Amino acid sequence: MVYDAQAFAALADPTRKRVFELVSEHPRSVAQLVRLLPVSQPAVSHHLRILREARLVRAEPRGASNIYQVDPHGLGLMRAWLDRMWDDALKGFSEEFNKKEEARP
Amino acid sequence: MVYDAQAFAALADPTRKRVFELVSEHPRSVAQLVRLLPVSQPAVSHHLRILREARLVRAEPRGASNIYQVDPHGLGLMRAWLDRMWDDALKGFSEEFNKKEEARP
DNA sequence: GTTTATCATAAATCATGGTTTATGATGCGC
DNA sequence: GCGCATCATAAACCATGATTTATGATAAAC
Repeated sequence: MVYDAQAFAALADPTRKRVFELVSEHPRSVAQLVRLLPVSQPAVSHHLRILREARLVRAEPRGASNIYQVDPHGLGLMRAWLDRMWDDALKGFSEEFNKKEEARP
Repeated sequence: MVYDAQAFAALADPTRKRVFELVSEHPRSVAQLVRLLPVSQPAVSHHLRILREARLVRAEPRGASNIYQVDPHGLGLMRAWLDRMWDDALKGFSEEFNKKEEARP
């Protein structure tokens, strides 16, 4: 599996992670997000750009507004990566356990 | 649920994410990781400290070595958060869908 | 067409973070 | 005890990134 750190970097910033949480509740416009956050409108737009490039959200123009919603693609990739880490860790644990069992008489 | 961006920040760096992948395959010492990575030993130790503080890995001293392995605690929390984002997004989608249905005659 | 609202981009500033070199601490073998 | 390997921390340097102000572009309202 190819998976880079971009999506994690997108959620590494507290403000940006909050933006993602707000958008995950239901689709919202930039103006709505600005009203809910303690940062300027350009800052929100910038964060949305980062999230968009990570394929975690996607924009849908509606008149003069831009409605942002979760992009299942990026979120699904991240979940798949975490699942693999989880499975690998389980396998790694059992290997270690077996090694110790063999060492024991 | 209380969940901050710390764990995401821990995986946001490519080198650090690679460290976590290597440790997830099976437990490894710092020296082993240094041999597998293109950075210095203090850099590896620093990354491990960040991952440790995010509860994504944990250290177990074995003689002069420190064996690092995945900490299921932090990984489980992150998976739970992603699952909630996923569920919320699904709910948000159906809400939007219903809104449009109501608007349609 | 003019105004108003919405949103994105650019430049500048300030803070944060990754890496290296240097150094000290701990455990093991001889 | 002495030398060696392992690992962590501190300081310094350099790069990256988050935010604001300023500005332009697009769409709706009147």
